[in-house]
Parts: sequence; structure tokens; C-alpha cells
Amino acid sequence: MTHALYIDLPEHFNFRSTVYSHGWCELPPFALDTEKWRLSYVFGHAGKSIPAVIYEQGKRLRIDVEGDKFDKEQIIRDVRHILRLDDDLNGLYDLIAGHERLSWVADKGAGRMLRSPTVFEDLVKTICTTNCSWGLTKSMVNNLVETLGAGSLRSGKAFPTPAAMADVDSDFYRNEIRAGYRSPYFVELADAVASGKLDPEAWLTSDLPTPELKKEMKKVKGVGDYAAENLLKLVGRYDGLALDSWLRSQFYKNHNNEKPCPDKKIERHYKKFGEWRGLVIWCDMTEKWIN
DNA sequence: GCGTCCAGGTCTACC
DNA sequence: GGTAGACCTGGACGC
Repeated sequence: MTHALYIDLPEHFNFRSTVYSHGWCELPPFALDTEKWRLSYVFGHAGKSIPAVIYEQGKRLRIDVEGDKFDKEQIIRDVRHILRLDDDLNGLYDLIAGHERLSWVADKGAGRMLRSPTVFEDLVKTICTTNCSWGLTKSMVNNLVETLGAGSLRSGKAFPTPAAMADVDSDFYRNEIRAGYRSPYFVELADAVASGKLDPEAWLTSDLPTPELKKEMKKVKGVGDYAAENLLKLVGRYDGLALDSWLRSQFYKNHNNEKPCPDKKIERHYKKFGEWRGLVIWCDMTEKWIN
């Protein structure tokens, strides 16, 4: 049985721009139907998998949820979180108003970076993006969900809980997930979160200044400068650029005649955007995805 | 078929 | 604090 839930859309929100904001929509338990323009996600609540389909219907967002037993308020909260419905981007839009290359961002309601319902899931996925091709990232995340996620392959599997990930050893990550040298990192991370020693969800509401919060994030094995700054963006702090090889190559192409340059030159280019610079570079480099 | 390079980097040892 | 070398995987590429 399917139940429909509805959320009123905020001003300046664009469903497609948000879903296409980065590659997360390709990583399970997300799935995207680009013909009907529906975003699927399998929520994991209380050890159960709850498949849902999210799409626009008029001026509202409709969420079709499978099953009878689910927490309606939690589903709504999670959807608001993953689509960043409560983010206030007016500061960004004011800053780039009239800018030759960036005025499209406000016109297209862009700037909301799709994220997972939990910081833990974003943390694991971010580690899966490091030092490998996007294809391998997809493979590792797919293996994690298929082998350790709650639910069935037919109805859909949720992202594994910290406890489920802590329940397997390094060899499992190496042989089944194909995570290579990241394998012991996942064991250590899952143990820390499952035991309560580490609470990545607290990063969402942390009072720490960004440099201090970044240091906290980098204490997690496998999280370096790029990964920490990517996670900072996903918790709503945009004062780091999160430079990786893809972002650098796009900058060279768009702003440096396709020639490599030092990171400092990229940093100088976006310095004027202050606390929004991390989001500005991301929008600047992903314009073709949205337009 | 085989070797090399590199992709949405990070860790450790060493200076 | 800065840097060299090692690290899994798998696809692309040259030979």
C-alpha cells in the first residue's frame, strides 16, 4: 500500500536543480527516474526499509511512501533535510546578483546540494569518493547497500546503519565491498559511531568555528582536506572549496585556458565570495548540469 | 595480453 | 608545516 505525503515548496526552490546538484542522486539508496522526474530513496527507520518516491506536483512536493508502518513526521523531516528545504540562500543570491557568470544560480533556484538523511551516510559516501573514479565510488556504495542494508533487493534496501557496518570486519570491506585500503577506515568509523564515541550528526548543529569543526572531521581516518570540506558543505558551511581533481580540471577549463595552475590561484579567484565561496565554485563548475 | 596511468586523496614517516 | 612514497580498485590507453 502506498501513502501520499505533501510538503509545500519554499520560495526559490527548484526540484531539478537540487536533485542534479551533484552525483549523490546516482548513489543508492537514491535512484533517479529522469523520464518522470522522480527521485527514489529507501529510508531506514528503526531497522526497517521504507521505500519512497519524491516528485513535484503543482506547488507541492509529493512523497509516495510504501507500506503501512512508518513515522510520517520523520519522513517529512528527512525529505526537508535531504532537499535542503529550510536552507536560506538569500545571502548567496544577493551576493551574486547581476554577476555575469553566476546570475543563473538564483534564476534556476540552484545552490541546494542534495544530501543524505544522516551525516554518517554522507561521511561514508564521501570517503568512497576519495582517490578513485566515480565508477568505483558507485560500485562501493552499491555493494555497501546491497550487502549490509536493511530490506530486500526487490522492495529496496536502505543505507546500512553504523551497527550493521560495525558488525563486519576489514576483510569483508576488502573482499565484498572492494573498498581496498579504505577497509580498516570503515571498520574504525562504524565502531566509533555505533559505540557512541563519535556523533557525526552533531556536526549539523555544532557551535565550533569552521576550522575547528574541520579538524574534528579530519580525525576520522580517510577524511582529509577535500573530504572534510565536502562534508562541511553538506552541513551548510561553504567557506572551504573542497578541491578535488574533478573540480580543479573544471576550473582549468573554465577559467585558465585549460592549463593547470596552483590551488592558490583558484582560492584567490573565489576569495571575494567570502563565506559562500565553496558553494559559488560548485555552482560555477556545475552550471552545465543544471542549464 | 600486458604494463602504466590515473581517477571527485589520505596517511605516515621523515625532515 | 611541508613533502615523498605507499596505498586498493578498475577502466582507459598504448604497445
